[in-house]
Amino acid sequence: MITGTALIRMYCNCSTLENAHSLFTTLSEKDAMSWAILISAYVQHDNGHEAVALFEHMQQEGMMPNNYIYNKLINACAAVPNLDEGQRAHSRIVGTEFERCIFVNNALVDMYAKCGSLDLAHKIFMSMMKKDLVSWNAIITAFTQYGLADEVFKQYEKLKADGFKPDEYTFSCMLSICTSLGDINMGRYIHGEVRNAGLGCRLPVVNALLDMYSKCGCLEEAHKLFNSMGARNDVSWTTMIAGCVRERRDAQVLKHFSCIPRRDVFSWTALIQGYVQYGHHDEALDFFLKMQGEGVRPN
RNA sequence: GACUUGCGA
Repeated sequence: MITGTALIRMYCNCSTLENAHSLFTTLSEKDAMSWAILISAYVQHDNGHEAVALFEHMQQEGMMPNNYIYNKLINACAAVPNLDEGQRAHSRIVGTEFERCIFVNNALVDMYAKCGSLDLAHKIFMSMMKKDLVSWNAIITAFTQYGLADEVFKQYEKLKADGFKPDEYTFSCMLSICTSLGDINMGRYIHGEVRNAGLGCRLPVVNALLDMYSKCGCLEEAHKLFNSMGARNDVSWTTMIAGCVRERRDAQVLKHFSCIPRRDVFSWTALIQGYVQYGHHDEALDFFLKMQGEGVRPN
């Protein structure tokens, strides 16, 4: 038997959101999960506004939200980002059984940080009786977003003192803060921690290492690491291209660009940026057109 | 069976 939720899921994956949405409106019984899947799809497509609107529509139809749906709503507010909407979402949860839900609170920490209120994010984090690794990662990410390196390192130590093991999310964040500080020594220290944790092969971590080395003036080390990678993704390639552009290594820029298996808008933009930086506006324009010729839409 | 945190221009 094919259920409504399975159909919605399939349409979200294989068709357009519009088709999924119109199929959704024809479902005779819409359960919480089908609402959650559709709201989630809008968030993934960077349409937080529509996701919030769907939530309102859901309430009008008398559907009671559960913690999954609240998380999706909070997520949508973070994606917009819209602090008012986020606070409204938060106040809807206060007084419900979900107020103490760790997943919901983790989402709130993230949402407040992304909506510009580090203060509220921190308040939520502090108020949590029980924290998991995601809670710690969310607050570390928040401090990273605001460039508060001292706090980032402080929370990193506290997380470990609390008995948690930093994971690949933690390490990507730690590396980001080293990158923005330009602190190669701290970066190397974190790299050591990554190795000790056995996470030296996780793509987001290696990519963050590539970025850290190349932006801290160690492009050669970034290259060595890049060459040793067993698997690479779009981020790995673009990180290297951007690094070579910054160091004006024209030949390497082009070599890397020609090797990318699949070029996305970020890799194209890194290349075009290189030409703009060198003052070669005609080539920049050529590549801009070529990009569209290959079906990549400018953003 | 659906939910929260991380990497590139």
